Amino acid sequence: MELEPKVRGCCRLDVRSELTEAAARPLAERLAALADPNRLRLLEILGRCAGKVCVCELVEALPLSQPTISHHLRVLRAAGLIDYEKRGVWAYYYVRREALQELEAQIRGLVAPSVEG
Amino acid sequence: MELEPKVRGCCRLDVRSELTEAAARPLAERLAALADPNRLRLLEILGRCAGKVCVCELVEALPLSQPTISHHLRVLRAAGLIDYEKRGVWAYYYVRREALQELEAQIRGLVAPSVEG
DNA sequence: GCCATAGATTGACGTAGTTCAATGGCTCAA
DNA sequence: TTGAGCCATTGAACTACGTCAATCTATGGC
Repeated sequence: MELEPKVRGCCRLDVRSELTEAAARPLAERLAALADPNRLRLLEILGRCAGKVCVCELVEALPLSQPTISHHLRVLRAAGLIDYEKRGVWAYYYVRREALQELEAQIRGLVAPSVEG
Repeated sequence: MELEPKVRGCCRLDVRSELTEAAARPLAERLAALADPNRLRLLEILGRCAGKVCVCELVEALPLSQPTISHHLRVLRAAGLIDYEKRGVWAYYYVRREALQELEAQIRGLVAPSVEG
């Protein structure tokens, strides 16, 4: 009784998501960290500079207040996409490239075909 | 007078974002379309099924109302990540894999190192 | 033509995100 | 120890987003 196949005019599949809510949420959070124009620009600056960049550079590079820059850096860091190192009064941020690569891989894996439909 | 080099204790760089606001915005919008757990789950279902999937399947697969599913499909479609085909009263959605691949490439290109720092 | 059904749209509500001004903590120099 | 500078945090205002109930549109069967 439980296993009766669905009979419908529109489709023969009976699809279920293999991506659970619990698995989708952290991926969505990392993508949300990326999904802001100003955070993309910050990341682009950090990514293009091979070394570590002082916050004052970032504040000058974008038309945003210092607290706002600080907020965006915090979001990126919470997502694991960047990290920083404190030297005296200065903070130097850098991209965690392996995190970006992992994110790419997850996007790729998300839509890897596996079922006929 | 305009070209005097910056003298600062913290850094010797004078960084500018090569990613303009105008270029960052559409990329951020596509990422924002991806940055929702339920949209990721929809995309995962569409991606895993090689063919095209009827909306009724999607409504059954996730614990969301039909209007909400329809809204999310609209967002994904506006971002160019999926498309659909109408057959009679039914609508069949599918992933635009080339759009996902382009998005991956843009993330990769974003943080390609090019400047000493 | 009429009705049932699939899916899209609208409107409303609650939550989350972006931004800045003001302020706080910390470190170094004098 | 006092002051100045760098960066983080807080609080408030505004906007954007996710969700559902209700409604609308369009298609196909009778």
